[in-house]
Amino acid sequence: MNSTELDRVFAALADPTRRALLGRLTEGDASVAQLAEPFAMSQPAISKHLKVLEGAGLISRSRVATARYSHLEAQPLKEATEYMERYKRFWAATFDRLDAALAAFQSIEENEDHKENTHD
Amino acid sequence: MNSTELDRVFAALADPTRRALLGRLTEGDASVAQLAEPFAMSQPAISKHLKVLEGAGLISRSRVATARYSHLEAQPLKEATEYMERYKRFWAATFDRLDAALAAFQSIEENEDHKENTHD
DNA sequence: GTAATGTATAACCAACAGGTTTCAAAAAGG
DNA sequence: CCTTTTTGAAACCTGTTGGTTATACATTAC
Repeated sequence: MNSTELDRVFAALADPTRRALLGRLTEGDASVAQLAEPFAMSQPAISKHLKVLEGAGLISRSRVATARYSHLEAQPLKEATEYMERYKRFWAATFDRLDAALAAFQSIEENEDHKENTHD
Repeated sequence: MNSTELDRVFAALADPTRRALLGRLTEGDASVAQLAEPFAMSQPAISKHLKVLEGAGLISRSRVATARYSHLEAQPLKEATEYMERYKRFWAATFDRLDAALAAFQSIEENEDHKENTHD
C-alpha cells in the first residue's frame, strides 16, 4: 500500500545510520563523500540512505560541481513531533510530586480555553 | 544487529496499524479482540503488532480471565519526542532573532565549505 | 475432567530493507 | 575530446516485516 509521509518519516528515523546523517547535517550541508566518511559502509549504501531521507522529505539536495550536497529539511520532524504531542498527557502520569504537579499543569494547559476547574 | 529502544520506537510508529492501536489505547485499556475489531485483519496479525509495541516499551500487558489487556506506556514516546526536539530550531516556521542569527551563521559556514575544493 | 473462550505460536509466503560489487552517467579540467 | 571525480543505478544476496492459516495453550465455566 502507499505509505504516508508520517510512515516514511518514522521509518527513516528508525535507522541509526540515518539519524546520524541527520545529526551531521545539523552542522551544515555536506556531500555524499563527506557524509559517508565516518561510516564503515560503502558509498552506495549511504546514497541509499540519503534517498530514503529525501523520500521522507527530511533532506533536499543540490549540485555543486560533481558533488551533490544534502540539506536538512526539518519540517517533517515538526509534523512528527506534533503527532506525538497527542500523547503528552500520558507521559509520567505518576510518581513524585514534581511529576504530579507537571501533569496537573499540562492538564490545565490543554483545557485553558474554556474549561474552568476550580476544585477537585 | 542489536537495535536500541529508539530504533524500536520509531520502527513501531512507522506502521499505521500500530499508530491506530496506540490511538485506541488512549481511550483506555483493551483486549486483543477489542483492539482487532476495527481492522480487516486476522487476530494473529494484531497480536504480532502488539508484540512489536511491547518490544518498544509502548504498551504493557496483563491478564483478566482469558483476555489479555494492553495498556499504553507513553514514556518511550517522551524520549523519542525529546530526540526530535533537537531539531526544533531547524523547523524555523517562526524565526526569532536568535534563530535568524544562527541560520545566517550557518549559511556563511556552508558557503565556505562548498567553495573549499582547492585545499587539502 | 471436559468444553468453551481468548490469545499466542508455528509454519509459511511475498515483499521490502539494508548491505554488497560492478558499472553507468554528469560535470569539470586537462 | 578524453580523463577524472563524484555520485547514482542495477543486480544480487540475506534477513526482516507483515500478512496468512492452522494449531497449541491458558484460563474460566460447567
